[in-house]
Amino acid sequence: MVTIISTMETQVSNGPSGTSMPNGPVISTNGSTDDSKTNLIVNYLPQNMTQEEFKSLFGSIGEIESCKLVRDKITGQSLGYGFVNYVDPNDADKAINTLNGLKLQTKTIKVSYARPSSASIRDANLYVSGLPKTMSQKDMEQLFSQYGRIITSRILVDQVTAGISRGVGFIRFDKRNEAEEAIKGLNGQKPLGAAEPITVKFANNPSQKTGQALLTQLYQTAARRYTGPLHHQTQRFSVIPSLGKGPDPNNSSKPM
DNA sequence: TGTGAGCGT
Repeated sequence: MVTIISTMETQVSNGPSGTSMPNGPVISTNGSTDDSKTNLIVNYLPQNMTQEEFKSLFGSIGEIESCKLVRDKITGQSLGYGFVNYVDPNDADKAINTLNGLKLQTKTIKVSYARPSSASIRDANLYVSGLPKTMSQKDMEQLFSQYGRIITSRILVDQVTAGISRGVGFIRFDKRNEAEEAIKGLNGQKPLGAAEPITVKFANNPSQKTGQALLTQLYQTAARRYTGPLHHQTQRFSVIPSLGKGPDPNNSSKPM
């Protein structure tokens, strides 16, 4: 069977066995380059970090084969994450050990192995609401883990009373179909012992929070603000265009 | 209604 080849690769990934790694790209037995031990994804980078700063930070660990700070196609703004592919798997490992958790400005960066890029891992992020306030992040993970591998999870907390759950959170699965199954199985269901059912749906894509979505949001907030008597309606609408002429939206859209 | 923009030309 041909699949034995990949089995051998998996065994190698369990760790270097005393001998030092060759200095060069890892070539798997089928001849294609294997990035799984050299390619990293870096998340939660400060918004203002440049490609050059990104490269020099990770280049301080070892020789980089390639790296890229991911940016918005249209605006060119950093999306706050990037990829680093090292020449030597040992350096990738070292980067995780020394740079993961590093605090840069207000951020704490996360450094981990990148998964092979494919459509099946995209849009696997869920938004959950109606959670019991007593439910911890661990409880939530336990509830969702029956549907697949969880990559990240978070429960939002009240800013004022710092620490008290707002009953809403996010769960990112490894695969999109796992997220779909979790929606099917948990949306509208009551967790064990809970009084209210929870809502589980796909999270909004942050990139959609530009253009049209921002406009609708603007109109919605404007509409909510002016719930006075009907005869003031003409006055309300005269207010809305002036909201659009505010300061540069590119600059004011940072909630920090 | 909403995360610390999680898979890239």
